[in-house]
Amino acid sequence: MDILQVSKRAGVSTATVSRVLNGSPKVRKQTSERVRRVIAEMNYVPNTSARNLRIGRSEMFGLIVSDIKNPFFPDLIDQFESLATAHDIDVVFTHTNYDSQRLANCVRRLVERNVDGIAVMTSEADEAALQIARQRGIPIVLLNQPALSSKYSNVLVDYMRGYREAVEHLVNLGHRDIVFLSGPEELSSVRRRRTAFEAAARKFGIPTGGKHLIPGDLRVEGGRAAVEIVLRRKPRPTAMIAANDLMAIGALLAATTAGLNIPRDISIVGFDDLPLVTLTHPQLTTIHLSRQEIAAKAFAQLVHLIQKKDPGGSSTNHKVYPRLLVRESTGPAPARPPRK
Amino acid sequence: MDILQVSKRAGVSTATVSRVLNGSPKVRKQTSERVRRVIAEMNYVPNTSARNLRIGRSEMFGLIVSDIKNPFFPDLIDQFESLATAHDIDVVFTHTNYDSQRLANCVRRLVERNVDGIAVMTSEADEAALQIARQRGIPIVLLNQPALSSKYSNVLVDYMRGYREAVEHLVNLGHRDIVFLSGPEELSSVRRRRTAFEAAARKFGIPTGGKHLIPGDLRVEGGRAAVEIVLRRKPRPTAMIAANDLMAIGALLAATTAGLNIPRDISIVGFDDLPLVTLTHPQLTTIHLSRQEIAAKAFAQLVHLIQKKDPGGSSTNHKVYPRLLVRESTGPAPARPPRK
DNA sequence: CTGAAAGCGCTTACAG
DNA sequence: CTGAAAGCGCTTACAG
Repeated sequence: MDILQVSKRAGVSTATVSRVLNGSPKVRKQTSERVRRVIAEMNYVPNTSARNLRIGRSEMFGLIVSDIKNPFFPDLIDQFESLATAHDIDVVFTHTNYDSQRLANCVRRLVERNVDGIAVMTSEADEAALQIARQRGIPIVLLNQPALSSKYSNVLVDYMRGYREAVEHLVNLGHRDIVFLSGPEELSSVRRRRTAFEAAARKFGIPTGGKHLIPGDLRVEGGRAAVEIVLRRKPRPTAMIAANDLMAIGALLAATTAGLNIPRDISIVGFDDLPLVTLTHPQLTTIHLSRQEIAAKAFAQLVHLIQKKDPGGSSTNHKVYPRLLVRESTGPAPARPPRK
Repeated sequence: MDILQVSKRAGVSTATVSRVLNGSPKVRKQTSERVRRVIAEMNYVPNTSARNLRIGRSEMFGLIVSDIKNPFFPDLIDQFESLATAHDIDVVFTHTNYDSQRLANCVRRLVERNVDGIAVMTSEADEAALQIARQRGIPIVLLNQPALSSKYSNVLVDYMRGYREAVEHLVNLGHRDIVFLSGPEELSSVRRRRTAFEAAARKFGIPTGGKHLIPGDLRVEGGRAAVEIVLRRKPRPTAMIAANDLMAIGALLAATTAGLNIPRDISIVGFDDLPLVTLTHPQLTTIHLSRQEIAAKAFAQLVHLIQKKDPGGSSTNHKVYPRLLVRESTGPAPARPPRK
């Protein structure tokens, strides 16, 4: 009963102490100053559990990512947490390791914690896992889950825009034989990237699919493997566009090791713009996807949903537009021997 | 009064529901099964705020780092969070951005949240900021704060060991003219690294200080700048050891750009073993510091302090031993023209 | 502008 | 093995 101690010492009721604590304007200045002094003297710290129980909120947001070690996330987490702090909200942080069972578990625990909102920033979000939060009317915002976009608010990445810029850039440099380095097709984000590339390529009359599509794993290793394949092609493709930076970097490293000069012999484009992408030599040309923007939109949407008291009723979708960032790994297409 | 609903529907008291929820062994199996069924039917989720208020704990740990974007931290956070999840503890995550004012703020908020323990994994920890938690008897564990190690439990990095291995490795390769790339001397971790290097060098009769010490900034840029200096030296140093990986990578990139071959012309050693260190060409030889181990020790110590109910009374220090990881950026010292 | 009192949803001695 | 009841520390209509 700590607030009681304070109230006694200050010669007021607990109600008044509480009002001072919460900055209520209807406390006499003199009183509030006295209370404040006592609070400071006693080093009183209010008990948030009690407060939360009473007000029915927790002033915490849950933040779920798939994998912190994926360099995509730190920026996003950083921004989300900074915004939360600025709003006097704490963030309970969890990760799923790409496991939808763990996702369900994370959501449940956040619901038990009574969080005021949940940002599910995982690459795949299983609807069943979200059920429990939705039932409680806890606002949820997802990252890039178009399949659920009618039921849940989403931050949606507009892949079309980014890949169109990339293809256009390469075409302008004279490239016609461009290979797309894909990832596991069961991931919707991968399918959407591939589709976006292909749509852009078609627009410029560039062939796609078949030998222009190399499967990958979204990791450095996949980029390395892709280079092996590319090097064996008779007329060698002049450019590669990867579904993510990690593969682009793998390709860049492997190509360099194999004695190729980038971009003279082959151009490489990534996707994401991870911080480490400027550490390679040459620096990677890539499609920048702003994690700050994603975090900011997710956070704002959560705040909005809470104020609206409109749990999921209407879902809103926010678009984020990637942009091509030309650095050093792209250049003019090498002259090619005429086809036989 | 949600537990009340459950109890009514199950035809028992709230006490019994609570016991079932908490896995008390003294509930009749038949009863507990019935209660469980009702809980499932009703999709009941207990309110943690109420529980926390009652039991006086929150079953949350606070985790404070300086900067998530620093690639040193993701591994640490990942491990800490995984351990927490395994122990049914949630983690409230914050970062200070190297600002001791923000640190004080973070600690205060965690105290208000009633967290059961706080891991302050920042490079510098201001004692004043910790005061408020210590007063409440909330267990704290610090990273690498020897100055506070008598008052607070610490996870301490044994820099000596790591740098001794590095120097020995280089000496065995014939290096005698080794430059240490330092950082801001106001950081204790930097001072300790430099001191560790110098102690090791002395042991092997290698000169230190003076021109063998180049100031840096702990960033890629500092490594680049250092190379400029090194390249101007008349007998060029044959090896560089950096206070962290980022500078080592900067040096590696700049040296490569300047036309040097690594390790043929100069050997480079980093510190930390960041994930991105294998993405360079050549891959960086570096001193590996296990973030997993740091996280595990910090977490275990928190759990220990809580069980001991021994708030800070006795501080325990846990050592973490870095180890040299030889990769590709170190090799035999180049033959040098005889000194005039 | 201030206080008395109820109540948020749990858990836990205590009694049976 | 189970229940009645107190109480964790706040906040907030309500009354004055």
